[in-house]
Amino acid sequence: MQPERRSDATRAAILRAARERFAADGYQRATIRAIAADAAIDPSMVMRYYGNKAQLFAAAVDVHLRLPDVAGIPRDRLGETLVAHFIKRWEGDPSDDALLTLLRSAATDEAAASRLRDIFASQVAPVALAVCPDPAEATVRAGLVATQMLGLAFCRQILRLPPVVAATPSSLVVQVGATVQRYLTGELGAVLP
Amino acid sequence: MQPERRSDATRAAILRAARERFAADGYQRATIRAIAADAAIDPSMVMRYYGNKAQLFAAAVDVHLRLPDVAGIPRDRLGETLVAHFIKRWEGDPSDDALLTLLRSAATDEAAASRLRDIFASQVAPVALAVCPDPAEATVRAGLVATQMLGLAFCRQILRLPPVVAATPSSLVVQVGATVQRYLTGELGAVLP
DNA sequence: AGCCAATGCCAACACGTGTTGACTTTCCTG
DNA sequence: CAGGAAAGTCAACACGTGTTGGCATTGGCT
Repeated sequence: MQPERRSDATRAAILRAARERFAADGYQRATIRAIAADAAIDPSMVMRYYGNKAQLFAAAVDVHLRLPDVAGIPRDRLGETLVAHFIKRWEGDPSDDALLTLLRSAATDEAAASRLRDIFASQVAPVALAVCPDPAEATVRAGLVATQMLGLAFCRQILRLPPVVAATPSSLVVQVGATVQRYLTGELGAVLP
Repeated sequence: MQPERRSDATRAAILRAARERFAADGYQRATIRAIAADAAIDPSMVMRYYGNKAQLFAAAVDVHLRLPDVAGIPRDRLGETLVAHFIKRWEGDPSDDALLTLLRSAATDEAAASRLRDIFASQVAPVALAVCPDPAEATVRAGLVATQMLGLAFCRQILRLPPVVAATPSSLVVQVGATVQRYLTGELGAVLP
């Protein structure tokens, strides 16, 4: 379909460097010049191919969570499965830190925060809806899950809190998985007071 | 003790404005000029009284959690009590958003992250240690608590995720409190694999 | 080969930043 | 009242930022 431009290699190099810089420094601190230096090209190339810094950021965080299909998971193993999936996701390929990029930048950049909320609404909320018949209650459950999952990511990957960093993936899957499981399918007490 | 300098009012105004700006924008985006404008003084006053931006930030986040005394709380109410305390803490006086300031800035500023880790080690870990005899296990428990509490703060105050913002304090106390309770005193599965 | 668009590099602009130094005003003290 | 330190104001510096336009170079086409 696309005419295979000769500059595709450069475009990819810019995007790769941008993902790493944005993930490491967040939106503000990552500079066009630093990204261009990492990609070994001129800063003006970034502008030519991506317009401006905001559009480059948008391209760098264009990501989907690739959550596993809820239907294929035993109902009482949802928590562990989701935690295991996320840990593997952000511990794996370092060129794919889009989620960490968003988390880091969302603290100070409204556009990143908005994007993160979108991802939540379009990809986490449906999971809760699939296991909970009442939509209002499902939304509450999804919010609680986000609370725990983002907190885990923040403490382990960004704040690098020693005990959370030292914990093995398998122990986190058990301990945090139990919480997520309760938020999804357990008793919540009064849901709407 | 202190000689009651004549400039104390200005110093206080700077500190108040700095706390609000840092809390709203984080370390990078908050500018000396904006802080000075809020305090209705000249930017150079900030430098005279606080040296530089980093030292002003340090002064603005010099905070302690004022956690309630663990001894006075029934063991099976620790989770709810802690969650209730934190919610009241950061939902209350807006001039005292030091915790939010740290949380927001820690995502991109290593000094803020370090300070937040210190607060954790010196004020949250001891709580876990008071309810758990084994120090290694207590550290793990404290890390899990941080995971949930910071995740709640992040989703509610910074990301402003709609369902978490909409939730009432009392429902959060019940739902998240149960998680914190389990992290502190409940069964964790294998703790050190 | 010779054109010409695509690609890349260079220098510069306009702006906002933290920070500094010199000057003026205020107010306490002798 | 006179002196002087403290408090406050003003203008500027040095630097890094995103962004722009002009110029050289490349490479595929007829």
